[in-house]
Amino acid sequence: MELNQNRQLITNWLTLSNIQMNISNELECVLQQHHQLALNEFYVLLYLSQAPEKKLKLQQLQNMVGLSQSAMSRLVSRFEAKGCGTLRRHICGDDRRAIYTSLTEEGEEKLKKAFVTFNETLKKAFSKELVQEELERIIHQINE
Amino acid sequence: MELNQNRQLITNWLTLSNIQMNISNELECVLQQHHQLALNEFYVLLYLSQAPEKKLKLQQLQNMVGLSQSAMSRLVSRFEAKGCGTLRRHICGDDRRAIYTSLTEEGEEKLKKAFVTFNETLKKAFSKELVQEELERIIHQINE
DNA sequence: GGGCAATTTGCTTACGCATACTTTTGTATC
DNA sequence: GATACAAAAGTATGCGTAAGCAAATTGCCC
Repeated sequence: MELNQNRQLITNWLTLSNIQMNISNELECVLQQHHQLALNEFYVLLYLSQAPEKKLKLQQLQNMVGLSQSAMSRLVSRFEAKGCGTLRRHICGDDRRAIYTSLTEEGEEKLKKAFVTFNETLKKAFSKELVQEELERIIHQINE
Repeated sequence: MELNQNRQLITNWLTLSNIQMNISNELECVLQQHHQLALNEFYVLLYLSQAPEKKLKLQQLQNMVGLSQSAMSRLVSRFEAKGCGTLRRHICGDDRRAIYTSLTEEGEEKLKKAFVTFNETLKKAFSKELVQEELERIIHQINE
C-alpha cells in the first residue's frame, strides 16, 4: 500500500515534469523562431506589461520569472542590448541602487504579437488528450 | 470571453510552471545536500533501476530523462568519474557503437537511500494546500 | 563610519547545437 | 557469396550560451 502510493507519487511527478518540460521546450522553440524571443525574455515582457506603469525593479522580476539575481541582471542587460529597444533600464529615482526595467512601445508591440503565438501554442498543448488525462489522474491521486 | 479564457490559460500555465520549478529546486537541493546527487543523476539511477538487467543505452536514458544526446553523454561520463562506482559504462556486445550504462550494487544502495529523501520531499510538496488547490483549478479550467 | 540592500561581476557548471568519429547496415558490382 | 563503398546509427567533442554562487561594488540609513 504505502509502496504503491509512493510509486504513484513519483510517477505523477515525472509525468508532471514531462508535461511541463515538453510545453516549455515547445514555447521556447516557437517564440525563438517567430519572434526571436527566448522564453524567459517573453516572461519579462509579460510581467512588465502587467505591472503598474509597465516597469519593475530587477528584484521583482527575478522573483516572478524565478531566476537568480545575477541571471536576471544579465538577462535584462543582454535583452536591452540586442532587444532592439523593446526594453529599457534606468535607475530608480528614490533609491539609486535599484534598477527599473520598463517596457517601451516597441516592446508592447512585440509582446502583443508574441502573445498570440504563445497562446496558440499553449492552447494546442493543453488540448492534447494525453495531457488532460494525465493531469486529471494526478489530481485524483493526490486527493485521496 | 475569448480574452478571459486566454488570460486564464496563461495564468494556469504560469502556475503549473511555478509549481514544477519550485519542487524541482527543492528536490535538487535536498538530494545534493543529503546524497551528493544532482536531480538528473538521481533520475538516471532511478530509470536504470527500473530497467531490465538494470542497464540502458545512452539513447534510452536521454529520452527518459529528457536531455540532449550530448548532455546525457557527459552526464553519465561525469557521473561515472565522480560517482564512486554507482554507475558503470560499457560497450554493448552486439552493437559496438552503443554504450550501456548499468547500475552497480553501490548504485542501488545509494538510490535506495536517496529514494526515501526524494519521496518525502515530494510528499511534503504535494500535500501543501496551495499546490493542490492550484492543480485542481487548472484541471477544471482546462476541461470546460 | 558600519551595516544593510540592490545590482554587477568573476568563476564554474551544465546545457544544446553542430560536427567528428566509429561501427553497422544497405546496395551495387563482380 | 565476397568486396567496396555510401548512408545511417550511436557517441563523443568543440564551441557558445545561460544559469547559480560568492565576492565586489555602489548607494541608503542609522
